[in-house]
Formats: sequence, C-alpha cells, structure tokens
Amino acid sequence: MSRALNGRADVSEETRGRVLAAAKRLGYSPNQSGRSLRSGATGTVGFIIIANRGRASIGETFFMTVFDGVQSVLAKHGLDLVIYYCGAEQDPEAYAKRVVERRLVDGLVVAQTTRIDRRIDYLIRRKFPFIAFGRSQSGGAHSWIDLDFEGVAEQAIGLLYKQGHRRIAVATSEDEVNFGYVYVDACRAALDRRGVRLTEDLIFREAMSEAGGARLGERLLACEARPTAVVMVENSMAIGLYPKLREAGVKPGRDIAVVGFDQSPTSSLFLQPSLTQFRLSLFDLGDWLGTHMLALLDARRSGRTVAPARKIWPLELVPGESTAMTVAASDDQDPSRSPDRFIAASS
Amino acid sequence: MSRALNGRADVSEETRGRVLAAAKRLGYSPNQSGRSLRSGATGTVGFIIIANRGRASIGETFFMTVFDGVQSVLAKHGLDLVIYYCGAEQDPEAYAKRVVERRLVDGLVVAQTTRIDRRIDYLIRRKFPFIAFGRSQSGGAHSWIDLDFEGVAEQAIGLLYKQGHRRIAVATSEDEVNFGYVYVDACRAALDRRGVRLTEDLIFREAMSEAGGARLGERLLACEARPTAVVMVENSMAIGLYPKLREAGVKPGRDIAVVGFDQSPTSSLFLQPSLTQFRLSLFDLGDWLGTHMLALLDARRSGRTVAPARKIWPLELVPGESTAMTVAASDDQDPSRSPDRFIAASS
DNA sequence: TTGTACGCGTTATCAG
DNA sequence: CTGATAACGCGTACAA
Repeated sequence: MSRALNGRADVSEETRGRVLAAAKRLGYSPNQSGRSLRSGATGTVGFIIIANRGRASIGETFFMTVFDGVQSVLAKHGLDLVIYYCGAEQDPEAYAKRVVERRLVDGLVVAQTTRIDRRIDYLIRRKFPFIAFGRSQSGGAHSWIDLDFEGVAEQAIGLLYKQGHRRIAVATSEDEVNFGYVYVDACRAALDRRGVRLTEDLIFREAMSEAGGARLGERLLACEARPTAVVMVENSMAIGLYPKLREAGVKPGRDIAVVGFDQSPTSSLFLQPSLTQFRLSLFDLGDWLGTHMLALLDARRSGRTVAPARKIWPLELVPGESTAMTVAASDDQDPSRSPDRFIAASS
Repeated sequence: MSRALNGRADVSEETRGRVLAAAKRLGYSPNQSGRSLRSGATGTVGFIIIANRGRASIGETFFMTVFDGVQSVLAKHGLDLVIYYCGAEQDPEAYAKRVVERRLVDGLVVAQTTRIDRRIDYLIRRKFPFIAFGRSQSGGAHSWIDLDFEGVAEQAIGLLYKQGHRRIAVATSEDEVNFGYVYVDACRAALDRRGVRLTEDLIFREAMSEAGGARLGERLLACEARPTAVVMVENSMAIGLYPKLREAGVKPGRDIAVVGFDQSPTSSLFLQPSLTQFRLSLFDLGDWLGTHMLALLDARRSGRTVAPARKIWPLELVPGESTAMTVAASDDQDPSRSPDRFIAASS
C-alpha cells in the first residue's frame, strides 16, 4: 500500500515490487483529496493573476515565463503550480479568500499588487504562506519581490539627462496598481538628483494599453512646450504611441526620445525605430519565487519561522534607436521655473 | 452543520440562523478536500494551456478573455476554474494524465490541440469529461470547439481574388499544432473553388511569432516572382512582417496585400497601415465552453450520456488598409500551370 | 517486516 | 426537525 508506493524504508524489496506491479496493472493513482485530507496539505501552490488590472498585456510572455520558472522549482519537490485567474467582474479580495479558506493550496503568489491591497492584509492576518509579486503600502512584514523600478528610472533618466534632455515626460498607469506610483516616484528622485523638477504637467496617467499609449501620443503632441523625451512604465503604451507620432511626422529618436520598460509584449521588440527598453530574466524571477515559496512551506511544516524576503529584481538597459538623439541642454527653457533650489539640493 | 450551511430544506429557520452565526463567528469555511473526498467531485474545472506551443502570444488577451467567459458561467454554479500551465519542458500528455488521475478536477478543457494529440486519446479512453479547444485527427467522438478557419480562408481568399490577386502566399505554423494544417487546407479549397491552385512554393511555414513573421518577410522579398498577397494564420507574424517590408520599401496595401487572422495580440490593431483581420467574441466562446462543460458534468453526475458537441466558431472580416490595393488579374501569369482543370471543376 | 485500525473533514442517511 | 454515525481514500501509528 502507501508505504511501498511512497518509498518508505520499512518494506521489503519483494513486497514493494508486487505492490508497484499491482498498482500499475490496475492503473492506480492516489486520490489527491484523500491525501490532502490526511496530510493537511494539498501539494499545490496557487498563483493569482487578475484580469486587465494593471498591464493590458497581462499573461503574454510576461507571466507565462514566470510560471515556467516557478514550476521548474516546484516540480522537483512534487508540488503543482496552478493559476487562479481572477476575472474582471470578481473582487480580488473575495477571490483570494475563497482560495485560502477552502484550503485549495498550501501557498500563494499574488501578482499585480495595488497600492492598498486588501489581499495582503488578509493573508498576513491569516498567517498564510504567500509572496506578493509587487510592492504595496499594505501589510507589514511579508515576503515580496518586485522589479527594480528605481534602477530603471535611474538608468532611463540618466541616459536622457546625459543627452541633454531636461523636459522629460513620465507616462504611468491611471489605475491603482502600485508600481505606477513607484515608478513616478523613482523618476522624480532620479530627476531631483540632477537638479530637475518633475512637475505635475509632465506626468501622464493613462491606461497601460495600446489605446492608452495612443492617448498619450495625442496629449504629447498637443503640448504647448512639448517634452523632448518620454519614459513609460509599460510597453503596450509604446505600441500605441508610435503610430500617433508617425501620423504627426514625429520620429522617435529624432524628434522625441522614447524609453520603454521591459521587453513585453514581445511585439515591442519589433517597433521601428527600435525602442530603448530593459531586459530581465523572467524565468529566473520565477525560479526565485519557487525557491522562496519552498522555504516558506518548509518553515510552516516544521513550525519554524522564516524571515520575510524582500527582493528587488534587476533590469538591464538595452539602448535602441528611439534614444539616438541629443538635444541642447538648456536648464532655463522655462523661465518660470527656478532650478537653483534643486541644484543646491543635489550638491 | 452542513445542512444549515448548504441550505437544505429540512432545517428550521432558527437553527439555521444559529449555525450561520456560529460559522461566521468562528470563521468557518468548509475544507474542500473533505468535501471532495465525500462527494467524489472537486467542484473544479481545469483549463490546460501549453507554453509556447503553437502561437507565441499565448495567453495574452486571447486566452484571458476566454477564461473570463468560462468563469462567468461556472461561477453561477459554484464551480471554480483553474488554469494548468504545462511548461515548455513538460510532456503535455503526462501533464494531463497527472491532473486527471489525481482527480484534481471534474472536467478539463485542453487547448492547442496538435494534429495527433495523445491527450485526446487518453481522455477518451479514460472516459473523462473534457472539451478540446481545437480540432485534431486524434480520438473519435468527443466534444470540441474550434475557430472557423474555413470561413476565414473563404473570406480572405474571396476578398483577394476579387481584387485581382492570383498569386497568394499562405503563411502557416511550422509546428504540429492542428490549425496550421486546417488553415492551409481551407485556403487551398477556397482557391480551388476559384480555379487557382495553391502550389507548395506558396506555402510558408514559420514559427507563429514576430520572429517567424520577420523570416516570412525575408522569404517573400527574396521570391523571384513575389506573391501579390499573403494571408497568415496568426497575427504575431504580421507584427514581425511589417518592419521587414517597410525596410524594403514595400508597403502593405500598396505593394502587397496582407491579411491577418484574429485580433490578438492587441498590438496588431495598431499596425500601420491597418491590418485586414478578423473579429470574434472570445468571451462568448468561453461562455460556450463553460455551458457545454456544465452539460458534460451534469450528464456524468446523473449517469446520462450527452452527445459530443462540435462547434465551429465564426469570425467576421474587418477590412483594413493592408488590402486596399487591386491588381490586374492575369490567370496566365505562370504559363507552366494550367488552370483549366480547376475552372472546369468549379463550374 | 507486515497487517490493521484510526482519523483527517465532509455530507448523506438513519434513527430519534 | 435534529442529533448521531458511517464512509469517502489516504497515511501513520501501533500491534503483531
């Protein structure tokens, strides 16, 4: 019986052979419900993603590759990964609650964290093993991993500044997804360090989708004093932005510098002129998630406690033609602004 | 106890109230493993998708919207939808087997069917309730749904033929995904009906990705007698094709007609010149899947048998600028070919 | 080394 | 209408 199948030591080779043979002949496979009930664990890790919250291009290569990484780790330990897809009409908190309370999984990854994310508060209260993919203002100490928005902003702003840009637009999300705020703050800080102030009129909040990018394009073109560069938190926006610019005869890398974000959706790699963006290994990120999840589950099983991990995942700049241009740096383009204070502050 | 919570009739209002109150106070929620063990059903439907098999842009809006539709139906009946993501290194058959044999789900949707799909053979053998999303040569009678490739081919070829095109390239998948074959056959039939023969040199097999589309572009440009039009089975290919054509000064809709497929990835809606493609309601398709799955599960529960459904899902032509051109129709471009036989056949 | 009985949490059933 | 009990399939603990 189970001793033979599960490879316990206290069973003779002969018996094990007989049992295995019989199991194969009868096509026996253990019922997971029975197993879970007995052991108190499901052997399953859930990964919750939310419909069209945040990036439009959810799922595409982005999460898929992450799943691959997570699974490669979990599979080695006999754990399954299942994706819970929280539809557009469903409440994310209720959805997560349901998964936890029915004990459908042993651990959870919750993606697309919002600034105030009640799922996180709930999971902490519940002392349920989980990792947040994305930071949040919610909750206290808990494990999370997030992309290095600060590093991206620093590299993007650094590059543009060096090329003389001072009037740089920042395109971010119009919704409550946390990284929209993180990114703007990071850009503001990177500009501050260089004595440039990020004013409100240079922050463009739009849907993170191609349509949002198209609207961004319209707004940029309508500016009295058009920014000489734009950085954005999501690449679908670039895909919608490019055609708008082209229609107006404004060429990325010649008439305006454009910096995208990560390399998803993959279509963004085929923009012309090629888009300056950032590279990261989503598979390795998934690997990290899986590995840390194992640690959380081990800790819970053995009653130990494990320190919450906080991981910032690096991205590497991949320069493209969209930032090929330089502009004459004039710090006093707009005489109504006094940069002195900032220059002083940065020294 | 359970009678009160599950709303059975044989319990007084007062008791029910007390039980509900206590349950709320203690934060009680039924354990799904216990429930499944007792009832023999998990209350869960699985949807298996495969990593980068077939279309590169898997997941993106395409499957996500389908999930939404499925879930909207299942949720009404207290069923959960979970996504099983079969990673690139895993064997799809073994993966499906595992899900079935451990009794993780009550029913299964298997997407991205291949021409010979051992999952289907297995599921039929096992008499497990499932729906294939995509046709296959495998298996006998079973439920499936698939896109109307024949209708798409007929509309695409019909449009191009009317505009004078006779030398039409067909771009399809290089891998074993079933619809790649279906589409080519459908195009061949549509051309046959018009007395045009689809020769082997006009069939281009490439990866269904932007990179595949780029290679397609190179091959088209290298043709001695370049096709005047190209139809393709997947839109990522168009996204890779466009830049290649542009580099060579070949403009879609002026120098070559281009017809895409469905409207995913969404980026394809932002191509310039706009791409002629096809529209379909993925949400409704998911709704159909959910509804039919319910029928399958009901039938199994009541021991009845339900006739396998075979559904062809319609797509509607959305003309774009990429097919704005007409060409002089000359049926004898290539004197080595004799169209008479086909003209005769079509009369 | 092997056989057996128990209990995980649930719900259906049967007796009260 | 309500309370008690058995059984779903598994793994473990304990007895043989």
